[in-house]
Amino acid sequence: MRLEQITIKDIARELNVSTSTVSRALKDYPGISDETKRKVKELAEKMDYRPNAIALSLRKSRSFTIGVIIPEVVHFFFSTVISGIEEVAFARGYNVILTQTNEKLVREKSSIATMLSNQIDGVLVSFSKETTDFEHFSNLLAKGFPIVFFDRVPDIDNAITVTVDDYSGAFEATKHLLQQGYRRIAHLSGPSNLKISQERARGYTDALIHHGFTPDPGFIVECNKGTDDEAQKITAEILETFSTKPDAFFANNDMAAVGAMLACKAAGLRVPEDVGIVGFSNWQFCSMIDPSLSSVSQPGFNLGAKATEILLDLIEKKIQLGEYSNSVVLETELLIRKSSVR
Amino acid sequence: MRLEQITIKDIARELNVSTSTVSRALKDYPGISDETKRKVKELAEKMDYRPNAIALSLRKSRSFTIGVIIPEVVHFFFSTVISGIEEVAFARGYNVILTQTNEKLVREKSSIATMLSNQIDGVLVSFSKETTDFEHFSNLLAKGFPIVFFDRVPDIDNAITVTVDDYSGAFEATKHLLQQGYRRIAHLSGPSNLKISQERARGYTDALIHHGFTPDPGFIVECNKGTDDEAQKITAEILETFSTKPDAFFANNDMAAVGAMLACKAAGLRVPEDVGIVGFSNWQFCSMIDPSLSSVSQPGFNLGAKATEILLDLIEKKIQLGEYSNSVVLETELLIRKSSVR
DNA sequence: TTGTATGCGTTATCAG
DNA sequence: CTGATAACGCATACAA
Repeated sequence: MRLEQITIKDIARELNVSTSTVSRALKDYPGISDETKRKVKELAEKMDYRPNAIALSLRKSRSFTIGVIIPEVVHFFFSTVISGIEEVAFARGYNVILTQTNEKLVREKSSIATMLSNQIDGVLVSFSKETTDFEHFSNLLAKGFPIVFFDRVPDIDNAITVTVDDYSGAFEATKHLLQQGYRRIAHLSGPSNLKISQERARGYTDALIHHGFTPDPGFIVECNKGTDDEAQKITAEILETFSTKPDAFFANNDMAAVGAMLACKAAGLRVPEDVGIVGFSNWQFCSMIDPSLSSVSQPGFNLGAKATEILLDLIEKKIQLGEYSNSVVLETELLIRKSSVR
Repeated sequence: MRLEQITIKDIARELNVSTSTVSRALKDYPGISDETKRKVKELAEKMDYRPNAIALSLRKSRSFTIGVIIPEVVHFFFSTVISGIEEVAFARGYNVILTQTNEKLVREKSSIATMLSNQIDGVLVSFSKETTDFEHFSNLLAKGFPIVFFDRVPDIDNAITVTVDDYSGAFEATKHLLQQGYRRIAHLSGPSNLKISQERARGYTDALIHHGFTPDPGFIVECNKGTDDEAQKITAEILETFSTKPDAFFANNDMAAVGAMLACKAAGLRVPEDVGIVGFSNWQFCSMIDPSLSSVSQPGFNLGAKATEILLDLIEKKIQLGEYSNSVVLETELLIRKSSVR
């Protein structure tokens, strides 16, 4: 701030009272004459006084700021989550400091360090793909620092997590493909160290078993990057090399699903007649492509909002660690479009 | 922070030296014995000392935090901009406080107020659609507070702005449609109070004139919300009611372009054979829809990065207001895909 | 009803 | 080479 901010000192001097009087008057403390209150408030208004939040933070050891650590901003799902976070934080008077890790563990670590140095009151975290040990967070947790994990969460005790129901989303998607008569369903999975990937794969596998089919481990193919290009290449390879060709693809995310769709088309296969495809996330473009893409929709905004509410409740001690159900799971919904109906 | 943070006091007590010595030792100030330096640093490391950024801010009247005010996070273009901002800010040791206005002027005003109260060192702003007067910012500018406007910028003197070349992007898009033989090109424009909308409309009009055609004002139709639904409705109406039917649509944004495409298809028109379509922004889905959508690509990441660099240079007085070219304009690029080639 | 003094964590200034 | 002190802006315990 090179802005010459007005302080309570300025007001005090002007009015020939002490700074404590000004401070109390502004906050409607009892034991200040109405006359003084009026004068102080009037002048404060007139001088456009704004309390210095930094000084307040130092005094109260509270910054009214929460940190958000996210793998990538440019990602439809995460941007909806951020939107939900920002909405709730703003409504409850908190600032949001944002950093993206670009999927790098080092950045995750340095981000949390800077944020702590900035005295954030709590933090919302979604892991990078590189993160496999959680020491940098479990240390904080052990000290009672408020952390809420969302979407990509660690598998440690006592961690409060907010996720979507990946398992049932995947289960429903696979079940839907089976019901449409697809029999050789391949799964384009995500990085296997992420719990969401594991859960989605598990939902896929269980749906097969539940309907009397024997899952073939070879039909789960990992797409690490999750881009359409990658999935396109991998799908093309599958279609070429597998002795038993898949007749459907359930992808871990929509980009991968699009990649699979493009590869199928390129191989002369018709979607949905020859090959069924279902994605995950319900990105905006699902309804815009041809054929429109069936997808499991995740409530990103609600997820962000819910995670923030829990975090703020924790910070304000409205709830205690452990009092809350440790893991909140939000419903997913399968949106059936053309790519999987025949 | 309910974290019991280690302070220089703790280190000083432990080592039986004064806090000033610790402070100086940690910063490698001259005039401290190597022995003391070593001991202090060692202990600091061991105790996991982290400087309190809040106290520093208060002391230095600098927070090393910049604010970002943006209409909407859930918007591909803006999310790329945020990514660019975050990247540069992080690299130069700044925090990013983010708020979205949801296109509301009141939130824009209250956001800037909170941020100032939090002693941000500067702010990056893209206006809400409701913003028509700029007093809440020009006041600050007049006081020399560092502000850089991006994408949606005000039309006031002395404001530093970073934008993309909307005019030439629109010009090229329209020219391309003309070259492809489309003759009755309609323009689905954005809110007319936004400069970007005006510039794109101007580029469209000028391209027509430049190629010897007379622009028909009735062929510029405002799509305020910029959603595909809205554009779909409006396009359907145009196709029904206009006596001279357009044979091409140049849309202010990609969502609107998709809406137009859907409406055309619904009306039994073939794209690109009967109707050509070009969008603006080059969202991810452009290459995924059928036919793939030609679009003017905007360098969102670079825009965010550039704006942040200028802002930080301004804050750090590496440049003076006025020394920099007041308006930086980044190149756009027309990406020709199938929707506009026949 | 109001004022004085103190401290939040840090660093700059001045002394020693 | 090191220490004591004041100050950043504010809130509050204690005095008056």
